[in-house]
Amino acid sequence: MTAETTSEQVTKAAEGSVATPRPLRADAAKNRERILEAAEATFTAEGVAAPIDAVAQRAGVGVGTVYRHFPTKEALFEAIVTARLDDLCVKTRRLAEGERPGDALFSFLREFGRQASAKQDLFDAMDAAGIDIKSTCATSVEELTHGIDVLLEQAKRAGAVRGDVATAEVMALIVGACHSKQDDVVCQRMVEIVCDGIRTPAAAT
Amino acid sequence: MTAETTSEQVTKAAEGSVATPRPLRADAAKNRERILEAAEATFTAEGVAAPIDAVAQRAGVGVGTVYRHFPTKEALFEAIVTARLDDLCVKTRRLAEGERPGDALFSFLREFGRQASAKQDLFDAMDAAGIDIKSTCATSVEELTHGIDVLLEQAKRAGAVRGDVATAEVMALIVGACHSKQDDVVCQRMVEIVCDGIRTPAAAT
DNA sequence: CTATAATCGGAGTGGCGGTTCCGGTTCGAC
DNA sequence: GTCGAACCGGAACCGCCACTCCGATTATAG
Repeated sequence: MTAETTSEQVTKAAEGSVATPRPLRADAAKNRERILEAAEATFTAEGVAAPIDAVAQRAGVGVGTVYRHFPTKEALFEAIVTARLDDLCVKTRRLAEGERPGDALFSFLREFGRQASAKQDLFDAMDAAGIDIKSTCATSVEELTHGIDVLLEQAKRAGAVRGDVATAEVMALIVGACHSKQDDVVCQRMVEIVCDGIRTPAAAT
Repeated sequence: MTAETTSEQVTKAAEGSVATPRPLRADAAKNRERILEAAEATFTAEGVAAPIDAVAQRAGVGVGTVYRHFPTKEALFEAIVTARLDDLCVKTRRLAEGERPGDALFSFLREFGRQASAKQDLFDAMDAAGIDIKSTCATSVEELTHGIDVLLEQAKRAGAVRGDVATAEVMALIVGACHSKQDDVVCQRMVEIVCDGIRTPAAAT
């Protein structure tokens, strides 16, 4: 606590995080990255039940190293999930501006489906393990929700989507669609079905 | 295979299972039932990570008793899931005969959604825990798949559903829709979206 | 190149939960 | 009512895994 640092040796901090007391030694930074990747791979492949040792081994480091960077298993999850959510969030913003209002939402859903089908394991394994994403990465989830909200609003205004669907429904549907371990093909088709389901029917307001 | 039994002492067996060597003592049978209920309640409430002790306590018996009836935790899951799947399977058959071909599938999906939203926790907690339903309860899953298949075929022939959706897609979609812990209301609306998604559009082949 | 301090690695610790075991209890046949 | 067998309960056992600790290693300043 008290992010009180003898801030004098701070060369180029205050860049990525709120406070970066120390620049982190070169190899340490590399290991951190390595661990993150290994963790994502391991959890995706074996589920969150996978022991930390497995992650460490895959990363080619010792358990101690993992724990120095991420004090707890949950912290490791948070890091991974947050990164992924933020990534998606950026995508919503880009789509919100760069594409036709009626298409942006659908584009996003397809993209989401593509990613989720490959990595969903992590998400639901997490919440099945009692780790609640909503509270662990509250901020990121909120941002993403907001991003999708914007997209949905746009689409509704453009008349591409029915007015009676809610953001929560769309999210749950897409996440769910990609939840079951299916081919990517099946997954894509499910996304299309959802898209058709929320599309404005020929006759409507 | 080879349902070979010294079928002589079989009073009224060959009814529920393949073979019922012993009728099971009265209290034992009652306990078995009690355990089954407690397990379902416990797992639904706390997730599959819940310790067996919790189940035993809820059932008002000792752990030993639980293990005598179900030699392993997985066996307990199997018993519960199989029962539920078979139940749904029966429903498909009833609907396949009793209702208008175009409506049967939709009715089933709604019913499925209703049940799943209340009990889904168990299903996905299971497979997140590495217990694969498909292999654990292979027979039941297959039967249910077949049942839905029939319903889907009917609906297609009746012209109510597009020809390009597969059984696997429908199942995954519905299961997924109910997967996220949402209100029953949201869940029902998602089911409707899926229904709309697979429905034959105004203009089609 | 040397000194210093951060980092690394992995053996060790603690607790949790599935599974087993056995003395005491209860059911059911005679 | 009596006896034997099946059943019950829960203490004890065992392996697994998150997490800690410390001597060895290695990056960086001077």
